[in-house]
Amino acid sequence: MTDYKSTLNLPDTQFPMRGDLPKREPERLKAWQEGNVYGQMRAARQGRPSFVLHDGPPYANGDIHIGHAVNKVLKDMIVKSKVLSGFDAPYIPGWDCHGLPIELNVEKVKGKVGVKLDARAFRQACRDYADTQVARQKKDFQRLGVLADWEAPYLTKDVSFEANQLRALAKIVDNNHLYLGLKPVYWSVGAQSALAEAEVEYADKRSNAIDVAFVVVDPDQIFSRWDATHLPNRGEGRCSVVIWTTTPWTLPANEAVALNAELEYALVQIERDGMAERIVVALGLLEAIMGRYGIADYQVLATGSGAGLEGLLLQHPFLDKQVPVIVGEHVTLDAGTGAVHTAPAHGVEDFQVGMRYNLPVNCPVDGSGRYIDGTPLFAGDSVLSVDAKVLEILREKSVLIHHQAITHSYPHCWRTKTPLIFRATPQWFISMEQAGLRDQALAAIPKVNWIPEWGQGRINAMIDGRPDWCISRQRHWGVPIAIFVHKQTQQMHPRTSELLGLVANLVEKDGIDAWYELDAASLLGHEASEYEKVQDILDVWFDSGVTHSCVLETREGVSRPADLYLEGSDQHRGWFQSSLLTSLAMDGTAPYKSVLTHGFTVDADGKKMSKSKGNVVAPQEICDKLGADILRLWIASSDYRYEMTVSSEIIARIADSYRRIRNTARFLLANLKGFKPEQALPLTELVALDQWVVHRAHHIQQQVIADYDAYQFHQIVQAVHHFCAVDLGAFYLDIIKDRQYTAKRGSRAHRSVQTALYHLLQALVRWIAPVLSYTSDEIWQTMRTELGDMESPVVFTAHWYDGLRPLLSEQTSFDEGFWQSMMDLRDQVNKQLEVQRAAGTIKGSLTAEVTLFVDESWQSRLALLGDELRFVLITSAVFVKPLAQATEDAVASELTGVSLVVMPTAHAKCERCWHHRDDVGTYEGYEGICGRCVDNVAGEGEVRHYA
RNA sequence: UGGCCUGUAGCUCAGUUGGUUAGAGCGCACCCCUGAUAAGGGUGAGGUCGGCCGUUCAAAUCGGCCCAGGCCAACCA
Repeated sequence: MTDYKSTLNLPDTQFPMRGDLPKREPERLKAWQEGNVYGQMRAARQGRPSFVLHDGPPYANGDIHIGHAVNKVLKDMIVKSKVLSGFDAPYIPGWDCHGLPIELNVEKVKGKVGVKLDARAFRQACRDYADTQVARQKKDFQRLGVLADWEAPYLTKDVSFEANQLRALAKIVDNNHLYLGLKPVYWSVGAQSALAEAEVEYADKRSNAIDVAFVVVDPDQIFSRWDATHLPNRGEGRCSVVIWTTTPWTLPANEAVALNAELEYALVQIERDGMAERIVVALGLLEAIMGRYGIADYQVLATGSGAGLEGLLLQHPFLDKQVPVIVGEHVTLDAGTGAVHTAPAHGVEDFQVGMRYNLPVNCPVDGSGRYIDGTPLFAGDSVLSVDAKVLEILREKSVLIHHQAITHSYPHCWRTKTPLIFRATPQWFISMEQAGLRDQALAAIPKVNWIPEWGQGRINAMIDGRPDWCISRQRHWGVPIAIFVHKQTQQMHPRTSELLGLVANLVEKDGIDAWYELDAASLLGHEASEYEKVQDILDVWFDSGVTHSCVLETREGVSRPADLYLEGSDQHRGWFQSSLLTSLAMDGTAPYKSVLTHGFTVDADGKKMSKSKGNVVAPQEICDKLGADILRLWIASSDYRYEMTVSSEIIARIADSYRRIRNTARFLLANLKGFKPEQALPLTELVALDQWVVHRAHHIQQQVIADYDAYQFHQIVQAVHHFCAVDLGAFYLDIIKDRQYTAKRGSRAHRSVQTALYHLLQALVRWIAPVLSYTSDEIWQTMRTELGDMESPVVFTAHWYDGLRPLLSEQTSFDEGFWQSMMDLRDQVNKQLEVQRAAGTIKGSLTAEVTLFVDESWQSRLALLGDELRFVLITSAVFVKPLAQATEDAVASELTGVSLVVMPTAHAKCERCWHHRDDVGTYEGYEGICGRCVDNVAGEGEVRHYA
């Protein structure tokens, strides 16, 4: 028996079937870094229109988690696709390096400022710590296959950044947005600093809820004010208004008791500890209150509105002063007594209502949470542990009506986890109104392209309702608010903007320490003694907020406004907003043209990931176990605009589809063995089926490019995978295997299919490049080795493949509809093949012959293929007969006008092409093979026109 | 508690302005192939479109309520 295998064109390639990604990706990454692929990408598009995606800086603390990976990979996919589309797309990564989390980590190791080291040494330690964090995160980001300017990222701790930040602040001062105000702010006793709202988190806290009597100085006034002097019974005993509070420590700062003007209040006669007593509480809460106090016998003496009592004087429960009753809409019947203890220094609403009544804002608590010297009774005590003492004093004074411990959700410091207090302190604010910033922002929002669209409504609502931005922090690791304030008037120096510029120049040389070490006289001269240097630093949200200026306006290749900001949806409150506000405050323009958001990752049950739940998926682990391309493919295949679900099943499915795409590429490569691009046939001369697949690929490519432009990566993955699995695997490649393997090497029939495969591969390798970057480059390098020169040394500097054309038109016989009908026909034939296979009459489809009984419409269509129809159906023979001649065993198909019979072949198997043909054995010297194989082995090679 | 968003087969996604028996791929089951072989092909079973109530001749598509989940915010003086 002759061995014909050597006469076949069997697949062969160095490209391995298995990716072995965890091992091979790091090697490839190394090559990219050594070859400076990012630099090549920039160089290849020099002078081309740019696309600026501005990277939001992750905080330089802790290892990256899956959310970081999602964010950076999405950006990377966009940048790579833009380069393929011909744009110069710089990608300058950044890190947020100042701020409390780093300080706290440094404190843990080095101790607090002033204890073991001074502020300067502390800041240096922070700098060093940030460097280590940046290095760790950078390594992980690079491992993901993200190509960016990793050698020159922007760091908010760079002295040039710090200097530019001060210049940005100067512009904001110039535009009159900054003011120094006294306000109750969230104050962390643990961190000894004011906190931004973003730094606050809620947690359950056990508190002492107490009801305290504020004795009415002149009880008769209640009756007169309520127009109730006619009542015969005015009751007996002490008369008081009872408040309810869960923060006993704020009582020393009490300045008033607030009632709701509209609510009905009652003066109630009760007996407590055997003593007759009268109390004023909200009528609507009376039953609940009496229940709480355990008082069954009580009598309402009089009722009246809260408004009626406005101005009534009350005795402070333990301080030697009298406070007024005031009214405010914030008082409700939700809880308590309907009478609210008001300490303007310790609550926002208290502060606001206090302003209306010109109440003093005396804050008796210092930054460490202790009552300041001179505070009666409590000087030196800590507010966090003073409750017991307050209660004891209230009991002594007999004004503690009730006490119980409650557990409620309470604001805590996000870092130190200590309960927060509100504390009125001098703070720096960017005003939303003073120079019209809010209106400016609301006007700018509709001009930005928000993706998805609901982002617009969201940020609009947030801007609309937000308070002034408190940008000062009483910490050490950050950019100083380098402003001189007049010691007496507390006014900013008239030349503040100019002075900021001078300080910026110093900071640019020596870093932020320059401010603290600055001799005021060197800038202010003789005025120096009248001014003091502000010691506060800027909120880190300000740092990252001004990257549009400090990065986009200073780095080569980028410009402001950016084409795109891309972050998680939480950044509507964070970076999107801080960037917008600072940008508008500086020069009245928005920092971005488009804002794209992605959702958060959740587990299989749609629950958020958290360490405590143990449902976190680490990107490092996926890279190490399966490879970065698997992680990237998961990111690309999720509709990231909403929640992104990760689970082991999802990752397993992703790995499956990865293999499908990889093996498709491998099969294409393997069948191009011996092919040189210059041997490609003109597209119009290809076998009809090959024209179809090129046409189809062209169509897919249009869709792929459109989806990249719309950042719809999951549609790309679906389309490419579908193309590989359905168009190619289940149809085209299955059919052309016969011709590819058995046609005479180098014949037109063979070159035609290789030409098509070549174009497919060229297109496919580019389609997947932004997503499966490692694999795409692996394919690309194999192509360079096995096929010769490529457009560029790396796929990332190439353009979308331009070798595809739409070849099928309505004018040709072989239009899209024709091939669709062939697929439909194949489905029907396959069903019958399956029936026969199950019955045991046939095995593979080449052991079968099929007879089609068709109507005239089908007959004319099938006639176009002639004898090549059998290759489309992958059977050894096909007989087409008129429907009228259908035999009894013919089975009606689901297609109108088609019945068919599948039968086992009676002929011998050609040992070369494996078709069963009646002419096998009829050729002398070639006894084992069929006629066309004889032609392919010894003759000119068979001719194929259609399949 | 409020604002915004999400909820279609085990998984990832399609489902145009409401209109015939809701689609695809993957996975799964069974079969075939052994010249893509830790690959490839075929057939098949899977969904009361989160739930309920409405509008309509007709709803996965419109409205209301509810449930689950996500992001953000607020609250509990």
